[in-house]
Amino acid sequence: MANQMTEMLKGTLEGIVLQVLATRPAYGYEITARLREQGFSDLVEGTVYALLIRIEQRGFVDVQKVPSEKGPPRKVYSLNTKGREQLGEFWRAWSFLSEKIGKLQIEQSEGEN
Amino acid sequence: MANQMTEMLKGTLEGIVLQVLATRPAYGYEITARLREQGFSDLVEGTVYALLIRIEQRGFVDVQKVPSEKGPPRKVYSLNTKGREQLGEFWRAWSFLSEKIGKLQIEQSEGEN
DNA sequence: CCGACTACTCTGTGTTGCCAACTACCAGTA
DNA sequence: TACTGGTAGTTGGCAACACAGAGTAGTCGG
Repeated sequence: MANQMTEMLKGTLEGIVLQVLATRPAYGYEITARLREQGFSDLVEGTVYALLIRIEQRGFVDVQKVPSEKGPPRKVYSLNTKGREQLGEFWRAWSFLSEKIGKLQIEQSEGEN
Repeated sequence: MANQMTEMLKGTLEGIVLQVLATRPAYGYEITARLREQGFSDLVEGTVYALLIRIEQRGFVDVQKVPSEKGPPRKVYSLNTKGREQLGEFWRAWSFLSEKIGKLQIEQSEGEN
């Protein structure tokens, strides 16, 4: 189950984070914590940080360093135009895939080609 | 888009193939061709064959060599008990993920936390 | 014989998430 | 002072997976 999710997150986690950032800007520690609460309990901090660096290098987000009351400065990421385009492509791909898999699930219970 | 799908298929392609085999036994060339027709047009043959070998080694399928009228013998895979369990876990993981992502998609258009 | 289709194999590559250890900053407490 | 714990980010190594592309085999029609 855990391993199953690990593989499934490949390719979707990026979209999830982009969508989170589309709602409002956020920083790594915050994103990890929120996703953990919302059910992705095994999600690893390092994974999110690495992903954020990746989407920054690809130019999907703008970054701003903001001092924190507690601890080192936060790197606050906000989605830019290019990021919104990427997010759009994520939703297109996701829609396609989830539609296909949804159909498979139905065929299953009906037993036909 | 193509690259987007490539990453998304990691972890889900196995489930898709398992579900295909749950309907009825099939061999690699056939599975690839069917999925290609059904929209996964960029799906690579080698990928499916490698996946089939993998799930065979994990004991999710039974294999039977069947002579073909045209070409070399077919390796016909059929889902066994262990495979059906694995398929169940796939559906559980998929349901979880697609529910979470579905909620994200809704929040998007509503604009709230 | 040769090209085309069927059917499977194999080696290498890039992307990705996980693991684990580390740095750094601050607050509270003994 | 020294220690603990929470906040915040970085880094290097690893395993799994899909893809690219080449190769092997078998059959058939021209």
